[in-house]
Amino acid sequence: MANRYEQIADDLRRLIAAGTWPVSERMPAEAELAARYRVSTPTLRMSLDLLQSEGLIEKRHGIGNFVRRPGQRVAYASDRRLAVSQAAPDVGADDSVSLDIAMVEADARLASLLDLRVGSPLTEYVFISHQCASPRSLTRIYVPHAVASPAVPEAHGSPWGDSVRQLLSAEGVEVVRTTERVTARFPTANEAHVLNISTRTSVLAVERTSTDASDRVVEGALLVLPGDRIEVLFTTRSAVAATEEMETAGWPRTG
Amino acid sequence: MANRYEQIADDLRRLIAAGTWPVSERMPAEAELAARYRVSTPTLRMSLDLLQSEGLIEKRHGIGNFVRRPGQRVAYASDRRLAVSQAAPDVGADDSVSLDIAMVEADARLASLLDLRVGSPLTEYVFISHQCASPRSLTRIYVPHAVASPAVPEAHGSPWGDSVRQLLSAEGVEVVRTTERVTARFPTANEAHVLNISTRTSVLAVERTSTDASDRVVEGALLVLPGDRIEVLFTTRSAVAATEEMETAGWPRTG
DNA sequence: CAGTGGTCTAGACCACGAA
DNA sequence: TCGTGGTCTAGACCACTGT
Repeated sequence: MANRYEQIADDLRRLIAAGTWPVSERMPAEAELAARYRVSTPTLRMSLDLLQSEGLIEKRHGIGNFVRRPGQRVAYASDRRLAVSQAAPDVGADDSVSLDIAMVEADARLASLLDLRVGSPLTEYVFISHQCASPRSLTRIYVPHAVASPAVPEAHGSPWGDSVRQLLSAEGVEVVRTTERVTARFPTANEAHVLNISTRTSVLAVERTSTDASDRVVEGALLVLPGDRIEVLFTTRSAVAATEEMETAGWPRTG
Repeated sequence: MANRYEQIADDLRRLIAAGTWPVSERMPAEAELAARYRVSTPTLRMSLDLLQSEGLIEKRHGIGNFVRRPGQRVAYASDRRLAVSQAAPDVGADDSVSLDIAMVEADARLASLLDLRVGSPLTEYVFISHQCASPRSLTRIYVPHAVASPAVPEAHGSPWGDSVRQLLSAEGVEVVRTTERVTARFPTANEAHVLNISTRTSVLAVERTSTDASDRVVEGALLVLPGDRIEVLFTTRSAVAATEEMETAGWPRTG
């Protein structure tokens, strides 16, 4: 820990943890902090870069640097029963989910995800969940018109697009298998803008596809989940345990 | 794209993609690149920082900057059948897995993970997988002595510690449920050192616990997976489909 | 406008690794 | 020792935001 900028970052972390600057209020200007620590501005900015990439502060050009609300961690779970039980305690009055619907054509990436031709017509559902007016997750769901005609979900309380699956179910589309592919990366410029995070914070990128009995992809989803706000949960039961559970519980057939 | 350093990063990306500098050979010195682009060294270093965080280059203090081998992406899958089928095409002669075994006592974090008291004796298995002599994944597995006495796995071809589960199985410990908790974050200094990555690249952090029929945690695992080299796969079958598959396939009982 | 953060300069000196 | 990347300076000027 010989580096000056890491020492300063440590000190700032301590001050933030101690509540020196109220959440959502301006920290001292960079020039003032630099003077206080007797370093040049580029050095101080290296420290702030560290804090920003850790999600501790939020920088607003022309306004100032702000301590970010710690924000509870929310779970995304493939297993719907888990999602409910785990997410419930975290969902408060400040949480909300917005939904936009659009008609789009499959580009190369979506065509590959959904196993369709480029240009195939799709319905796009974009869910953005918020906590305390601050964006927390981005979920984009694509349903081929060949699978189900565009429709508007009645309620959309889940940030993960459960309501779209309910739509499918209502149209008689039965999901037999769901596959999730999870990677860690940085957000694109657009994703960072929508989620109001820096392009230097890690996000979980989840590609989800749901298929029916004939292995047709009936839903593809792209989720972008800031790593410091969201975790992904998976549970695998051994064959014996799973079978017993299902038999005793009368589990619904689709996730 | 007005920023000079982003323009330069773009140009360097293009040059790297074009194979201008052979993999694992030195790029021109930063001072030379700065002169070539007619910028100061801090500006050029901002460009290199971008490439580094994208995993495109590797910086070695006192030696130089190197283009990183693109590296095939490998899948970690909770479902063992998937892990085999997906990973097989990627596993070449240059892949290897090292294993170290140690006796440790549970710290606060491990005690919480394994649902034990702090100080409980554990066996620690550390798997590091390599591709072309370059580290690719870090898996730390902890087995309480109360569950199984320390033992050395015969083979350890899997980077995810399957051999430890085989050990457990051989001792009559039956895994009934496996839970995985996935987050995106930056590696700790130690993790970055072991994996030979920068502390500014995203990694997937997986916390895995396996429990037996009495809900006792028999294995806890901490996996650190560089986001640009590894992806995590999960598949969920609907109850009906899963039951049918198991009945017809005579699936083994433990993962 | 004034004040903020964002970018950039043209150096300096230090720390590391190899010869 | 030498060449490399790592850190740091003391400014300058630009871009953004609210008044």
